[in-house]
Parts: sequence; structure tokens; C-alpha cells
Amino acid sequence: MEKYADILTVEKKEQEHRLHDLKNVHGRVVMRMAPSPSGPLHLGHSRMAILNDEYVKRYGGELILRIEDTNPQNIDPVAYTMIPEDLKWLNVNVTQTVIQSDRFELYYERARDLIGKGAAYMCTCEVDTFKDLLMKGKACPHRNNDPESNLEKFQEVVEGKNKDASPVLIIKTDIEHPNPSVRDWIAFRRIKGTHPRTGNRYTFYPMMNFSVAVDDHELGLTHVIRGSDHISNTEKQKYLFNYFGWEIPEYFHYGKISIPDSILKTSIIKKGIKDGIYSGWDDVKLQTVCSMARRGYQPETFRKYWIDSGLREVNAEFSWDIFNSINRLFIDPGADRYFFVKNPVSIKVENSPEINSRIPKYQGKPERGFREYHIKDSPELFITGEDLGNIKHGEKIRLKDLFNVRLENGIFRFSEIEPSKEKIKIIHWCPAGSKPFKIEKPDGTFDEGFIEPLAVNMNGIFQFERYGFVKKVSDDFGIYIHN
RNA sequence: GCUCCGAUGGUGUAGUCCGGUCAAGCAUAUCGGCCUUUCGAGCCGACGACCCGGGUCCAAAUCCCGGUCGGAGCACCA
Repeated sequence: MEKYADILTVEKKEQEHRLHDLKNVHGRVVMRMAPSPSGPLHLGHSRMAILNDEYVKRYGGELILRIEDTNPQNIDPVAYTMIPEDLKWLNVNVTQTVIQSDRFELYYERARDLIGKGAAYMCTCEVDTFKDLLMKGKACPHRNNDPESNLEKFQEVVEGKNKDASPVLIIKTDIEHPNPSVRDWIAFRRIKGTHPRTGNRYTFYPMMNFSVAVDDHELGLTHVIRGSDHISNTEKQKYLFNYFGWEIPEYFHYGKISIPDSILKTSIIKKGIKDGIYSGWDDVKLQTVCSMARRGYQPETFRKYWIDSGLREVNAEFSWDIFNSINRLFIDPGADRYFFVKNPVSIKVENSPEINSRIPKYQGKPERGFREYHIKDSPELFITGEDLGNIKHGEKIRLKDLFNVRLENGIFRFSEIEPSKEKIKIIHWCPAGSKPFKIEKPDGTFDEGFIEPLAVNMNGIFQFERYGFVKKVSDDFGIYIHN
């Protein structure tokens, strides 16, 4: 038989999903992920983390976590610890961590270099005036100031003089560039407020386009993969690379993934936590990594999903169906089966014999054991209210792994123990001694019912038959994962 | 205002760079069947797609042009 196995696999030609190769790889790669610390990572972030990790695994090299905290108004200090924890949970192998607020002196140094080259200038125009001029493709009066006076002004601002003014440092590009947003762009601006890590030591903060370009070079990045929202930023940043004569990394911009039925914006989440709508960053209604981990999603699911989805320039829509089916793949083998009876109603069975029920914990794997209950004659049992409502008068149904009963005049009469040959409804049930159990669902609602006695003391991921996968976290509480 | 990108079944994708092996693969969803009893898993089957028009070519999902549609972004967030 074995010799046929080869032929069969060849015919089936298993098509592996594989990310396309990166361009211009010469040996090892250096890549990065660069979240801003406005909160912990969410499902969307997991994509860039995992894809970067996959490429570094493929080619060998470094994966740098660069925390981009150059805007003190957009920082939540919890992120500094939560982001690395999220990445660890996702099994992303970060080889170096860089925090941009450690590097302000470096950015100032590079800014002075540029001013010295005549490639940047200090400007004190009103915001609107400056924008109007740019839109018309005209230079602002400060553009022609000489490097020496620019350096002098820059130094004054860095040292915190003239605190009420709003000076900016501008990178000279092409004042008539077809894309107005690429024309002379802002590299530094003054921000009031206290930075969680540097306090009030700095007031003149670099814009993302400046610090990113400097760091991408200084950290020796070979390949940058990031969202298509950065396409025009890449164009802006290239001006810096050219001024300095730096080698430009290979960029790839992937399309946006829209994730339906999700709350990902940190500003909304933070407000929700404050208002008590969410219990915290790991509230099950959210799609943060920590929430999904708590709910029972597996790190392998994230990885397989993002690899299968590929890396393309096209925008795409995230599919919960596919994501959940992948997660099922990983949790099903470890999930024993139990009965949870939602909205239970008590029924009494007439004329049934005393019997020991014996239900496998996992269909087809007797070695994992059985759930055994001693059921008295003519017992009281619980079934779901929904099932009860669907049973017609005179209809015979099967209580799964127990016996058949027939509903007559509102009374369930014992029919027989052996399963019927004909197809009848099979429903699940709970014996006397079952305990109340509550399940939190990701839509914010709760299901309540009874859980069979043997499941009460068990914690972990289970499949409640005819209900779905649930992560049981205590004797009387669990979180719904998916069906 | 401007820039950029893309178009394969309900959904997510493979294939497009280097045209033929693609009468288009995989996954998911749906439907049906099998499995000594789940709306789960597994196995089998069904369903279902190359945006439109033109061009090049013996040959186009693949190359070129036009159109349509869709998307993304930028202008002192990252």
C-alpha cells in the first residue's frame, strides 16, 4: 500500500501558500516593525509583525522592534510593556528593541547636518500662510536663509527659547513637486506636553518622516514592508536618503486589510475603557491581541492566516470565517466535549429504566475517556428551551448517548435505549446535579444555562456540543470563542 | 487640490514579472453523502471566477492602449 501513497500525493499536488520572495536580497536581511505606543497591538498589527518575522526567518537576519514615541500627545505608557508581551505571545522573534525617545540627540545631530548642507530651514510662518504658499508652489520667505542663521535658530529652539513660538524645521524638496504633500515637508515641530519617558527635557520633536528615515538608515535596514498608506511618505523620506547619500532600503507597500466587526482604534478603545463600556484592553468585545489571546485564539492561527492571505498591494477584507476555521484546526484536537444547556428547562421522563450513561469526551478517541452518569429511573433532566419549543407533539427524539423519548400530551415517555434506524432529532441534555454556567460572548451579550457536573471543575478550551467552542475560565464562567 | 495603487467564484487567495503545462489550483462558506448518536473533526461529491472594449500574437488571466469600477493616502499623527 505504501507505494501508492507517493502517487496519490503527487496527484494531489499540495499547493502550499507561500509568501512571495523579497526583491534584492543579498544575504541576511534587516527588517523592522514600528508601532506607535498608543496602546497594545491589535489584530491588524499582528499582520506586519508576523510577516516581518516570516521573512527574517526565511532569509536570516535581524528583526528590530522600533517603538515610535516621538509624539508625546499620542502615547499610552502601558504600550511600552504590552507591545513586547503581545509580540512574545505571537511568537515573533524580535532581535533588537529601539525606542525613538532615546534617540532625540541623534535626530538633532542629523538635522544640523542637513541644515549645514542647506537642505533644511527654520520657518516661523503661520500654518495657513505656509500651506497657501505650498499649494501655489511658492517658497516661503525663510527658504533662502543661509545655513548659519538656520543653525542658530535651530539651536535656540532646541534649547527651549521662545517657548510660545511655533517654529518648524522644513526639509527642502521640490517646491513645484506635482504632489503638494511632497513639497517642502515639516521635519520638526514644537509640542507642548510631558513625554512619559523624557519628561519636559525636549520640546522640539521630530515628525515621523524624519525619525523614520534617519533610523531606517542608522539601523541598517535592508527591507521595509509597510502599509500602502506610507507610499507618499516613502517618497518624502527618499529626499533625506539622497541628501545624505545613503543607500535606500527595498520598500514594499502592502494593501490595507479592513477587518469587519472590529474595534481597533485606540482612541475609541481608551474612551470606552474610561466610560466603562470595556473592562480593559483585553475586553472580549475588542480585537486586541491580548483580548483574542484571552478568548482562546491561538498564536498559530494568526500566523497561518496572515501567511495564507499573502502580501499583496491590493486591499482586502479580513474573513472571520476563515480565521475561525483555522483556529478550530488548532483548538479542536485538544478540546474535550461537554454538554452546556442554554436557557434550560426541566423535563421529566416517564417510565425510563435506571441507566448509566457513557458519553465519549471526544468522538472517535475512546482513550480520552468518557463522561459517565448514573441516571435514575424516570429522571428529571434539562434540555434547552429552544429544543423543547421545536419538538412537535408525538415526535420521537434522541437524548444524545442516552435513550429515545417521545413527546405525548406534554409528557416525555421513554421509548427505547438503542438508537433508531430512522433519522430523528438528536439533542443534548444535562442530568440532575448540573451547575449554573455563564458564557460571555464577543458581542457583549451573555448566555446562561447549566453545565454537566463533570465539566464544572475543568478549565481550558472545550467544545460544548451543539453550541460552540468555549474557553472555560472558572467553575461557572467561560468565554465564547466561535462555533 | 494632488499623488498612488489595484481589478481571479459569496469571501480570502495561487497563477500575472519570464504568454502555451490554466477548459484556472487551494482554503473558507453553502448544499448533499459517508462515519454505531454534535450545528464539531475527518473523508467524498456538488456549486461557483479571470471587470469591459480594442490591440499584439499561431496562442493572452498573463503583454500594450482606452474605459469603467473600486481602493489608499498626503498637506506641523504614526
